[in-house]
Amino acid sequence: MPKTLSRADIDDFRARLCDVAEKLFAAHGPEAVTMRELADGLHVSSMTPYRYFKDKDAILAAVRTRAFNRFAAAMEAARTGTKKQSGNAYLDFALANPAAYRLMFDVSQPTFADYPDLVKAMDRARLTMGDGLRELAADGRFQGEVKLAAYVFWSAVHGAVMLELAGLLEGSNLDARSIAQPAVDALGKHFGIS
Amino acid sequence: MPKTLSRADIDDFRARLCDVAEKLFAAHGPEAVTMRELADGLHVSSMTPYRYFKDKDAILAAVRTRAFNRFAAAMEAARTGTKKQSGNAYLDFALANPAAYRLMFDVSQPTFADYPDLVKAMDRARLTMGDGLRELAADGRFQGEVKLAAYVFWSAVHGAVMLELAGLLEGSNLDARSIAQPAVDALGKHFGIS
DNA sequence: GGTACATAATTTACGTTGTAAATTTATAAT
DNA sequence: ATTATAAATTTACAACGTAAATTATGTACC
Repeated sequence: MPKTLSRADIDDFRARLCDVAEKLFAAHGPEAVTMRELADGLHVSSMTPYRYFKDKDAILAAVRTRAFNRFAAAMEAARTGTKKQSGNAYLDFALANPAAYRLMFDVSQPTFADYPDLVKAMDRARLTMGDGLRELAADGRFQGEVKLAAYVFWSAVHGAVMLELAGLLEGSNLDARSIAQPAVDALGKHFGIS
Repeated sequence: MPKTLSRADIDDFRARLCDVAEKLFAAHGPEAVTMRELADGLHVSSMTPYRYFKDKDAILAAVRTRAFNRFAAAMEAARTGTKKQSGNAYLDFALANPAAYRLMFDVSQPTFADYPDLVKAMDRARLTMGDGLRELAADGRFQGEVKLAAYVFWSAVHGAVMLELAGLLEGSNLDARSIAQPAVDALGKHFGIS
């Protein structure tokens, strides 16, 4: 008897909400963005988003989930396409989407345990990051603990990106790429990658 | 004619306020801490802190400044004392004071330009970080661009710490130290440090 | 010592936030 | 057309940062 939202209606609204939320979060940071602003951006009243998401945190989690999935997809594409190294794809994505990277890796949201989709997206990205090394190991072009090496590469590149995003490279004439490059080179040599 | 706060009064109150602010910020994150809580912690009324700091942001800046200065002091002490490498002192401080590290390096406060003391403390820490390498260069035990190498080391260690603080190492059986160690080794070799 | 008065501290007040609760609107089945 | 109920809006509220108004406090002069 009543009007009922179809799954498509719900998914569509959620997607549109995430679109505007992501733009606003990227522009001003999630803390600075208001539920009322989000609602205005969709031309609905202030409380309507609450029918589609439990609260503001759930919206942030959804936006982060989408970012992780795009990130993972970009790295997967880079591996199946040309033989570009994972490190390059990682840096390319991070530097082309700094706001998304911030949303994904900012230290101040430890609540992701409450959001299984977010955990899945993170795991997908993490797995993808290791794939390049796993393939090298399978080809015999790398010996050693794949997992440790993967985390070492990750942390070196992540550190460079985070320094740049935090503005800590300003006035140094350096950027994330010029720092990550020698790090990746050195680590490649150290781990005996051929 | 009126009661007037001495410089010592002011400095003392500010220091006590920073003490309780740092504890609360560390425990729950700066966003979650209320001006009223800070005031309660000092047994003064809600508006009293405003006589000593412009606003909440200024309090956060002061707390971060103190953290940077403690961090720099720890690294300076490590260099003048035993011959412990800077990398170790850095990691030791970061892992012993994770909350302080978060406050210092969290990506979501780019406003530090408004706080000259904070900038000075950051520069002090940054300079200290390079000192080890500069000394090696002076002794002829390292050739190359000191600045670039210093940032590469920094970013490798920083990346490992940030991954751990963000909870991204959970379930990996790894921690920041076990990741930073091989990175620093590899970079030391790569840069020809003897 | 009492009085005046500038400063410090507190109290009050306001606009904004996230969101709970109450209310209104809209639509599908009868 | 009526009605049941999902969806949307409106209203309401507690908590926040902080501006403005108010009160308390301590020093310098008589």
